[in-house]
Amino acid sequence: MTVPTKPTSSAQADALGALGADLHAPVIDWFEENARDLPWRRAEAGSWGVMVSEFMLQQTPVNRVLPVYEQWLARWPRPADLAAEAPGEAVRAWGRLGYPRRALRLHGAAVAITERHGGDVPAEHAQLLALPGIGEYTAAAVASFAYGQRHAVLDTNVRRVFARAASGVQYPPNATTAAERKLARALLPDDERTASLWAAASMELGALICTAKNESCVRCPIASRCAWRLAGKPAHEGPPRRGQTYAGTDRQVRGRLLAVLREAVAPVPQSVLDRVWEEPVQRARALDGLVADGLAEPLAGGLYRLPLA
DNA sequence: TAGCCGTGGAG
DNA sequence: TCTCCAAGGCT
Repeated sequence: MTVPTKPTSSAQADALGALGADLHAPVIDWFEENARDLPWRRAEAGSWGVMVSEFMLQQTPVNRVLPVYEQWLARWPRPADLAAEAPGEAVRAWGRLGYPRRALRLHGAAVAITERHGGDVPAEHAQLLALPGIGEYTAAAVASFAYGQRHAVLDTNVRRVFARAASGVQYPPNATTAAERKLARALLPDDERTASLWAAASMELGALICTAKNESCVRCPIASRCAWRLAGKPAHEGPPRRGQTYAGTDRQVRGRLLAVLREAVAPVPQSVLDRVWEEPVQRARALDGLVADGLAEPLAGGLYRLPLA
């Protein structure tokens, strides 16, 4: 007598399991034929290379990450190498990738790895999650891509693929829902090897084929099973997905201020920073924000620089 | 949890 | 020109 291993007897869960089984092979086969040759996918990248790439790829396109990634790994081939530097050097090397707090967090993660993990990127999901700048997605991605573990890796690409293929809608919800996590787990292959391939493959499918706009169903390996396509590709319903305005925001001002600090070799006088933005209240708020975030360091005499510690 | 946090390319 | 979007995390 075999005892059921599934915690639920839900027919829906069984149906999803069956759907997953139908999708795995075509998506993984497609991936092995069409995957981009990205440096962090090569064996030589190692777990540190994978982790660095994941930080840089948070909200930043692959093409822009590539050159910075190469320089970063050449300069800091191990976590301890980065940990030995001032955090401001990480911010400087980050260049114009955007969201420079990621650079600070990556530096902080390198310090923590050096202090708590003997200089090796931890393999356990919980330990990864405890590092600064690593959330649910990145922890799963590093554990899966660097260590071949079985995790539901839910990024914006995968969420879109699942929304379409399984749920039959054009776009996933704004924020990741419990239902999405459940779906991702239900679709996850049982064995580690296949699961980690599936994670990378489903993500690549979303990045290259099942894109947000101008999706290419004719090249999609699971078009014949896609619920959204079979339903006639109905347009997104509900509230418009909020767009981010940028011009005139504090973010723009912060960006300008930090650009000056990044390019300066010596501490910068307040008067120089003042030139980047006309409106004084917003300008001051932005600068204060950078200091509060640890991205800028105020010195005596109204001077500012990237953080030394 | 909704809002904040950069930047630049594509259509 | 303008809108949308790109391997999220944090509070």
